Amino acid sequence: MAARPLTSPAPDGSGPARRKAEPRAAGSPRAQAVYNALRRAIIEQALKPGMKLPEDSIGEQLGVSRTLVREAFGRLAVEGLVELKPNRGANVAYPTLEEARDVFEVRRGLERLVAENLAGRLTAAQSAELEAHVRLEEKAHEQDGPESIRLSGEFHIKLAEMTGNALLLRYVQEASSRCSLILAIYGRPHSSECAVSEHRQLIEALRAGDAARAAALMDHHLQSVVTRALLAPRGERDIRDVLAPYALSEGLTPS
Amino acid sequence: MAARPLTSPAPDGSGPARRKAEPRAAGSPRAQAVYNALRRAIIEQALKPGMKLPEDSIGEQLGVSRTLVREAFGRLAVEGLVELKPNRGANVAYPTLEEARDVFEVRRGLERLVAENLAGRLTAAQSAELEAHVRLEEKAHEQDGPESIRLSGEFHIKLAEMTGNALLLRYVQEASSRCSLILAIYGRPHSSECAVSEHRQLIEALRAGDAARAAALMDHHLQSVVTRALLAPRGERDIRDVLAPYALSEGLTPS
DNA sequence: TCTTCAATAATCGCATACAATACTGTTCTT
DNA sequence: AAGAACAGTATTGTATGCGATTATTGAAGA
Repeated sequence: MAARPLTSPAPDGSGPARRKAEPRAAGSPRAQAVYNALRRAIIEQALKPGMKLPEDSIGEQLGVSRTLVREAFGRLAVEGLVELKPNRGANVAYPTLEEARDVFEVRRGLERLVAENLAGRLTAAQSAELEAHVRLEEKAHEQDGPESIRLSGEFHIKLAEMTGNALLLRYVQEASSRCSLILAIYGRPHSSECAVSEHRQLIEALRAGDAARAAALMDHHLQSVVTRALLAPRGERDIRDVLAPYALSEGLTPS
Repeated sequence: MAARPLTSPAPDGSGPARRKAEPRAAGSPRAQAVYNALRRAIIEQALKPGMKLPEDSIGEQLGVSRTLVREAFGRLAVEGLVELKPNRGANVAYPTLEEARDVFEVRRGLERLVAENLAGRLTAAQSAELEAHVRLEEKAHEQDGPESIRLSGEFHIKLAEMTGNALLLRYVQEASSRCSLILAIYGRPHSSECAVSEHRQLIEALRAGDAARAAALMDHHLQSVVTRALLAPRGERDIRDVLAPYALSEGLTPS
């Protein structure tokens, strides 16, 4: 991310749905590039949850001024990927367990909507695309790399795209990226979140046009993601929480 | 909005739910104030859909520099209240009919989630608060002022607050404000969107703990808002569209 | 009279400069 | 030696300036 200040191969736009990719909240290309860079860095955990984000050094790395960095921070903050505290600057967001539950609950509601919307409306091409994707997932699942996690996330994004509902897509993307953060904090080491078989079943229900079943499957699927991956609250956010046990074992008393 | 540059009586925070009102995407108080001012101006239609938003004059009016105005634009753009076109500046958003449908669809999904979440979990105090609110709505309904519209919007916000799910609340708020825009463009003159009786029924179902019925009611309620208010696409955005009929009646031929 | 083009004016994109605030290490007091 | 007050440093908040891009207007040519 150092020697390549500002390039991004048009990650948006080319959706297979009906819309013309109108860049609503785009800003200038450079601002967008900064935003993309930071967003990816956070999602890929190059920037770890809670990490400080100094405007100065980041701008320097990316070859832009603080102005653009701040702009990106603003957008990322709205999306819940960074926390912005007045006069204290920006940190990569560190969702609490409570927020994590909130995100998952909303995501369930959103994706249920996706399922209902798509049931019985999949074109042959879309159907094929989804199956191809699932096959990719299966391949990646065997090697159990980080690929697996990325792919199962993209499956859900693909579904949201196919609804042709731009807002729904945006919300699902947002929920999805926040889930990345959450799993980075609270998730088990390498549990590959989504069971591929559940994706298969879902496609089947969608193709059969069984909206109720598709919604129920999606619901159950995401529910099981929570219980499967989100059980061990390992990390602690606040310095105080981290140090509390050390203090205790050394006989120090927190104020 | 001219002689009062930057004051706002803390519109957020004091939710009756469980959270501590942590200001995640706050920014400095002044930036927040600019954001609030613009947001309110748009929702109350002091700034009409499609209207140009020059950084310079707005900053002047609000007593801040373009920097803060731009920051506010960024946030409002993410929320879909302004459109930000590179090198062309900002306009109040002018959702297309297609986008309007998208927003309503997502909103239905979100509020169904609210209903399910709340069913059987309302405290006595919350229940009373809702009923008091409905009574207010009834009072306002008789005079049929703009109060009526605001109140029926707030009913839905109140419900979302009561879930205690901060993200859900944010999304519902966002959807709700965009609905204001949409109704300003495509809505009938003074149809007071929500039928108060439907709000009553909904409260009843929530109190009874009938999640399915509550969800169905909410679904139907919002669906009927669409058909009730969103039938006549009156307004046209582009100057050309506005003038087309005039041209025609004068025998002029648009290119 | 309509089109094309150039000059001007207005506006935006972005960097930078300055002011305000928070942090850290030190010294002074008790 | 512990705590408080202070100063220096680092970082953020905001305004402003300059170059770049776009809209507008008026004039020349068809």
